[in-house]
Amino acid sequence: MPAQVARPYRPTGPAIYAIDTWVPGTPWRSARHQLLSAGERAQLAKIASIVRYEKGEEIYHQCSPAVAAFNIISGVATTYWLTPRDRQHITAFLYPGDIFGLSEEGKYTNSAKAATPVSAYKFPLHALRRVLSENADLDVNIIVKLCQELRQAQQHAIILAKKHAVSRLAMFLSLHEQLQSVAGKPSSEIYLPMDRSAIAEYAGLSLAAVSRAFRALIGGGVIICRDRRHAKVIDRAALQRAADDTTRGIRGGRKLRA
Amino acid sequence: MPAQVARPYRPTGPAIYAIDTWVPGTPWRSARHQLLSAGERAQLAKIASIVRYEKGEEIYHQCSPAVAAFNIISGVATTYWLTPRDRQHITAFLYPGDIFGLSEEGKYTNSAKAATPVSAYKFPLHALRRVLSENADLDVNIIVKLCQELRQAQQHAIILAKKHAVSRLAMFLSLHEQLQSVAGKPSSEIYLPMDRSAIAEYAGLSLAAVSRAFRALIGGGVIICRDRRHAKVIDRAALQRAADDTTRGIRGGRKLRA
DNA sequence: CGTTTAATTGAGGAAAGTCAAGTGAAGTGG
DNA sequence: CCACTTCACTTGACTTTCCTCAATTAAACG
Repeated sequence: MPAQVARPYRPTGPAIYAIDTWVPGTPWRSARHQLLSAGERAQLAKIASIVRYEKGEEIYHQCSPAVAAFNIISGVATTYWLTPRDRQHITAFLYPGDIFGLSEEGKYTNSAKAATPVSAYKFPLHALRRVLSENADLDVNIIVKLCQELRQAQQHAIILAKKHAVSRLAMFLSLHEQLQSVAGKPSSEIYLPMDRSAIAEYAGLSLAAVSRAFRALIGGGVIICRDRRHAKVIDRAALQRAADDTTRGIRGGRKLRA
Repeated sequence: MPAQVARPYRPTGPAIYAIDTWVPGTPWRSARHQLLSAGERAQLAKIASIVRYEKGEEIYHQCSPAVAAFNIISGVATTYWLTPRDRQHITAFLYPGDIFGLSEEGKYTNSAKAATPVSAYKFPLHALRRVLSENADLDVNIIVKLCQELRQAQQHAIILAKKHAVSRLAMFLSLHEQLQSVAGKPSSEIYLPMDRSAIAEYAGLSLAAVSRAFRALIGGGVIICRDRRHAKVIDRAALQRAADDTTRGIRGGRKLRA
């Protein structure tokens, strides 16, 4: 039985989970909501079909004509870029409740594949466009969701801007812990559905660097790993400090001009 | 007279420029459109005020209560993250027609400041929310725009994932050339309204590394710089090759397994 | 024309990449 | 149920690159 990210439930229709754009909440304690009403979900369900992909299977390929957008029911998908050297760089991890496959000028601007077995709603773009232009509430919610994905993309960029492998990994782990807690699975462990090489691609590191960064965090008593897919934060303050970069503390006691 | 990104025109109302999500076009030759109709612009203008910021002025600060979103009329703004060490990391450059200030749970998730003198429409969030929920066409267009900003954020992440400074700069230049051509200013030169330190922060490099990367591209006959704000591509193929990373060509002739 | 700010350049050291070998776990077939 | 294959990950040695610090030079501004 393969690891399952979402509990197997009978989907009642497309679901978009996001943190509300407007209403104040408490950071790190904020709740993700289902943005769509029952009526909206039914309306979207009418134009959608349910599709399944096995682990590693390509969902769509960059530059090919965009025919559909997707909304994940269960599993984890990744979007990525193929470089001219056929190396791939992951730009996002998509979880249940996320949407992807939005494009530009009718062509996909990235590729997507299943990181675990994935089931998803598939929306033909022409139908989606029609529904959106007919229903105001619906697309307000989609805006909220896009804002969230935008913020996530920016967070990804911030991870990539960190100069030290340990910092990137620490922030990656924090991000995923937060994602999980916000998704309503407040486990004391961080579940990592992706393998090390996916983390490496996401964090812009080599596989070896990711491995060494894990070792550094484990050796420093910051986290422990029950197995390769489960990490637990022991010293949250230290994790935070590690994520804050700061060139291994050297800058901490440096001289400031004047 | 300071360098002006947008020609000084009498704004006829908020403007959102984006490449269409749905209609096929030719990459690199695609046109940015004004997404809002005259009526929509008028409707938005009613809830907006025009504000001005001088170069370097902060527009909003991260974690402060989000009271308004912005739509740039002229100039360039940047959004950035303040690290715990008070270093800032730029997450995006915003140009005329771009929108920013979207938030999460009523708080800004990044800071924004003017990179050049900026004039912008300012939308109180409560009014914006009301208008959005009343007007279907309007928010379909905003969705289109958010998709574009999302793609840009992902492109930013791809730049940051490049391992070599020259690759990051090459891709940065390509991106900006493309942005300019798409914005309807098909100059043979790339105009860089930001200074070197802003490029450094955007690309996750030190100021010195950016300088050296420029030198490498100039010395290699790939670009020439009329002045610090104007770069011209001489050898586009070489620029593309530089952007493709590939560890300075070493990987090009490497042995593949089997 | 001097002052302030932005950008370049140089030297040294730290960190991650690459290559390659080795270990561990998971899955397969006998 | 266990040997064997395969894949995922770890670890080590060496090289490259970029960061940091610091000194100069060039440009912008009053």
